[in-house]
Amino acid sequence: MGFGQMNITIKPRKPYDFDLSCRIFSDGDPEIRTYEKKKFWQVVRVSNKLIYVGIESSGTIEEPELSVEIKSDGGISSAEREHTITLISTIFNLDFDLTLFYEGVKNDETMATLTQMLPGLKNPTTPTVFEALADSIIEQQISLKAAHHIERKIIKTFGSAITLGNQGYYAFPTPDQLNNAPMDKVRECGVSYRKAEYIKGISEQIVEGTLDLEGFRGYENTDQIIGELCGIRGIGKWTAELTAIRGLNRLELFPADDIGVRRVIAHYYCDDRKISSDAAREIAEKWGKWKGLASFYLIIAEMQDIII
DNA sequence: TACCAGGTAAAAA
DNA sequence: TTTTTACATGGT
Repeated sequence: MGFGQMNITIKPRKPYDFDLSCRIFSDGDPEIRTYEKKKFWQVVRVSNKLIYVGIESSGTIEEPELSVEIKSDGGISSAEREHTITLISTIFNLDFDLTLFYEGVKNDETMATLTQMLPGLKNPTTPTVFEALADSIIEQQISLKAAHHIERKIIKTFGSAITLGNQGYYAFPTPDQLNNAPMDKVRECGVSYRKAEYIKGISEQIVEGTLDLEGFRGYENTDQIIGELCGIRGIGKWTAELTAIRGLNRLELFPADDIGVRRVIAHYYCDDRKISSDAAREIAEKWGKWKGLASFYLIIAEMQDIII
């Protein structure tokens, strides 16, 4: 088996702006995930193999097309190629029909304006529910910058790497890798003892087969997912909601307890005056079943310094 | 230097 | 039952 490389074209559902949607990845670590010079790079795990993917737009918002380069240290089978395309579609939410969202929030003038200023913006999701859950636990309470620092250490300490051209690229650790990780090594990455217990406990349950996070994909009832997640030690309402939004694309959820979401709502709806969770919920009512995606639009709008 | 930052479980009252 | 506390790191 030699070095494998091939190029693929993917047609996302329109409208879609790949570069705008990558904005959220723009401060990444090149050894993990990066978006630089209009090209996105990340390792994906396909069965037990690591594949490094480079993606750039080769279309327009109304006729979106992605040019994908995939590389591996062995040959790449057609099944692996198809699996990679599926993962890319998941990560970038390529099949999602944004017009449903635009239609659903058109009665809110502020949100309608934002959707017109950010056409083609789609929210990303994690390739696995486990990754969304582990990240959300790490992000409890501390600042995002502090959390991202810790997440990078966890990935580089326990995740597998693929080596291409003298450079290593890391995949997010599997439940098995974190289950086997010594507690003191996890602690050295900067997570609290408590959080390390949560993450290792969840990893152990997945390895033993008593917890099936991927199985949540088949649940029609999102409240049931939240309920079951909250039954796990270390997962409260905030973590369950963030996990379901980021890992399962449950865009109707509204994380009103999230201080970042409250901040951006205050920015665009309340003249920057701090608001309570209940006040945030009241404003979010206008977004119908798209509260989570609307919140994402506010976050990106603020990152882009968009003023309404 | 404190204090806050995209919380949660466990202890104390 | 309700309130208080410990926890980890990075930025200001």
